[in-house]
Amino acid sequence: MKNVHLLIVDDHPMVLEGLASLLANHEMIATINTAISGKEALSKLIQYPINMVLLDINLPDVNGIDLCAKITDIYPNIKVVAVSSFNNKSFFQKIIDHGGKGYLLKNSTKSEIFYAIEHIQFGGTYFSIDVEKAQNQSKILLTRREIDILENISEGLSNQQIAEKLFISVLTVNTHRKTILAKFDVGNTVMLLKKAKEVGYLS
Amino acid sequence: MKNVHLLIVDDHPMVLEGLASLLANHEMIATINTAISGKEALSKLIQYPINMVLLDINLPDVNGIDLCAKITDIYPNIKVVAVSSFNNKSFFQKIIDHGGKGYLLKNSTKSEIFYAIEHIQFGGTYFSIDVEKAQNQSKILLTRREIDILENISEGLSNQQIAEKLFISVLTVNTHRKTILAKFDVGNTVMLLKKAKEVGYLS
DNA sequence: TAGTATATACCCTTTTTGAGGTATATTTAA
DNA sequence: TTAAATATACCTCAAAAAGGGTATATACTA
Repeated sequence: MKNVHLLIVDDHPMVLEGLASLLANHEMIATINTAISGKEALSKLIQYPINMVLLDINLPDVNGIDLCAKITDIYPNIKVVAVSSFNNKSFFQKIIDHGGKGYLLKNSTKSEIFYAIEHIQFGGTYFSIDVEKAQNQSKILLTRREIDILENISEGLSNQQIAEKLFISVLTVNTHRKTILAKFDVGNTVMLLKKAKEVGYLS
Repeated sequence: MKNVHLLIVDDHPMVLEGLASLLANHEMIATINTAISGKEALSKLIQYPINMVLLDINLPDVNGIDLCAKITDIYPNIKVVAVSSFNNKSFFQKIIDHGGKGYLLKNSTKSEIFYAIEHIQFGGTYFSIDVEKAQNQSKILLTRREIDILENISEGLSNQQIAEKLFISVLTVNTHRKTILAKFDVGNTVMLLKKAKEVGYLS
């Protein structure tokens, strides 16, 4: 039965229109709407009776995690499925924490997407994880605080600035930084960020 | 007339199948083949009489620029159109230098893609550039050598390593580095790389 | 509750970056 | 063929990052 009223949110028209075209003939999908920004997505949700959202969490205008939380908060019956190019470990967990019903990588196949939509529509969840990368991830385990520090480093903040932001000593930030470098087995910040992205800690 | 025999190369099935679905009904497209790697692309070119290639230049297995050069070298009649998520200034020039007939960004619209394919099939070229970003680019002009240094910094090399690689003094590398930081108006390497990516000097 | 993991903070030292200059061949372009 | 731009190299100094420890309170967990 055609009972999925879908909203696809992605800032790349190529992906957006591609996905729409791909899903248009699916037997469970009744209507498809699209949005290229968080703002437009929220406006479409008001206009149309949508019950499932495919949400690219790397939008330019808003944070995808926050948008997911906002949608599931306002519309508890809408099933939000996160879509991302990145196999980001923290995203993955955060999406679950914020009410997301699924997580699809952009290298998911057509059949995987179909399966996810069907499964989620019937009340289930679907999280695609690149197994190989997941294994890589498990090799390097960072603590919560280390992830904090890493994310702030990747924002371009200095140890001093991170210390002020987190209300801790610069020495502590430096200790974490050194631990992180050691865990990733690298010798400078640029290499650290490269590896952290490869392994899924950053996008 | 249906005379375009298309090969779409992209490592994301979501984009690949989406694009294929999007282009399937185009009046000029006779056949569509797909490949998810450089290797598969070359093999498809042998098997099928392809005359146009939509090539994602950020493939995992091979360098997109090199693949473009290789294809136009072996099959001079095949029109290669580069597709990229990044508005990268140097990519842009390199694609032209290596025989590419066009450059589409992943945030191109359906109609832009259609126009590009039609125009290129009739012997023209099509290069989509985000105008706003192009303006940003023109604000920050780096010299050839500065781009060298910037790319090496982004690879994670220290000034010392760059100096050895380029057979120049560390002091010279440092001078360039400082000039680049000044041009981008930033105070550390992480911020430099972030801005350089925004503006299109790096991907 | 005992043991482990984590977050905190400090020590010392070296290396690397960043900020302020100057100077001079060598290219490039007018 | 000059003037301007570029690539080269140096100086000094400050700040930040990296490499090597140690130490302790707090939180988690077995």
